[in-house]
Amino acid sequence: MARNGADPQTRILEAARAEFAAYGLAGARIDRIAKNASASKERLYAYYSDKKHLFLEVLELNLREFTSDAVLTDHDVPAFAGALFDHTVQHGDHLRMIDWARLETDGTWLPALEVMLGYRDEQVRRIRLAQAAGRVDASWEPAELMTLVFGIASAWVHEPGVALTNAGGSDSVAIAARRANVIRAVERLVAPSATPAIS
Amino acid sequence: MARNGADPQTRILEAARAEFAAYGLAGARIDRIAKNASASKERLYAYYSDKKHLFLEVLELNLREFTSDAVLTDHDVPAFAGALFDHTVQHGDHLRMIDWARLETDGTWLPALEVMLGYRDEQVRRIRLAQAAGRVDASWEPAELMTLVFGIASAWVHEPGVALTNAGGSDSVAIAARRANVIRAVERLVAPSATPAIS
DNA sequence: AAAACCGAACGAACTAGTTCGTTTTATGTG
DNA sequence: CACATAAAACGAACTAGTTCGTTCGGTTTT
Repeated sequence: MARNGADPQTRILEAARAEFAAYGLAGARIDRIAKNASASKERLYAYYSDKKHLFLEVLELNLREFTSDAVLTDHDVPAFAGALFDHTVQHGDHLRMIDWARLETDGTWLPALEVMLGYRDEQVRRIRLAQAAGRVDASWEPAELMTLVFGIASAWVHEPGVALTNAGGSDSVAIAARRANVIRAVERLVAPSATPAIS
Repeated sequence: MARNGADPQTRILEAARAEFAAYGLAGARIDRIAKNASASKERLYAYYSDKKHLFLEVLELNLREFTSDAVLTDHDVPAFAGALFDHTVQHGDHLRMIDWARLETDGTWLPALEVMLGYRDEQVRRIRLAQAAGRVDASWEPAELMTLVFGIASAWVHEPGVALTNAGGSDSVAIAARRANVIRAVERLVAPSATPAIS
């Protein structure tokens, strides 16, 4: 976490990213951010008006990366879930940041979430297309299905037993098994039901 | 949040419960807890050695209530998911508390989680029984299925779009629809696959 | 009378944000 | 290339406010 070749401003943002993801808004320390960025506080406050604003900047950056990384394509919702899962594995910081924001915010003062809502709407629209293409059971309400898929993909991040104790291990074998289960679960979710009963 | 008929110790614990669920360990204020409990700080520190210890006391209490409330019975995993969902709706504080603990803890200094692990093992055991009874597809690894079910039941708590913005509303109609979707999703998950292909 | 309790004040440590003098880096000019 | 000048950055000290945890005299309860 030392001085890279980058701008002080970029170094600060990067250090803030790690700090906020690890400790949250209340737990983060401005001095630690500056130190890890090999920058001075004077510079930090020259670029960012406020601890809270810096936090929001980091949040928006994370949301932007998150939403541009996992996208529903080819009407393939299980593959989408797999991409979401991969993101939770490789960018655990992003998920932590979102959780911090959810817990530490009134929800009143959030600017950066239009990113999230736009992303959400777009994926919901694509689910609707996948339904039209017969790849997803039409009886699901798209937005609700989207939430379910997200819940499944991030299940191992939020499940208390696993999350609090690192139970089940985190080696690549265990992770691969989890990924397969995510995909299989979503396949079962979206599979169009067998030709409806005759009735 | 005023003086009930209860002991000061109980009042303090109850106020701490609300405070920690709302603000977390770092964000909680000892003075606010004492005030909302209509107790004095002198009493608070007479009963609880430490802010951190009080936090852990509250966490353990929440975990205990949580784990005794939603239990898998009658080999009925979808109903179990429904009970979990109900718990997330009625006791949102418990989920927040668990999330705070996950985010604000190294995982090294957690005593209260044996409660969680014991609960988890027991539910996993019951899933295994449900599999033996033919009510749950036998190809699922029980612990993994447990995590998936938990992820589905708490999907609306953790999904960024919904959680950060209250999108989709939280009236009883919306909640009932979500509950139905949780149950339907888990039904699809656990449904024993049709008689395997001939091959 | 003894124990439990309150209220208020206090100390010590910590932290966000500011200020300022000095050093480094970039930029333009002859 | 040499040099002057301005902007950018550092470092360290400082302010003002907050917060945990303690102490203690007085009051209520048992």
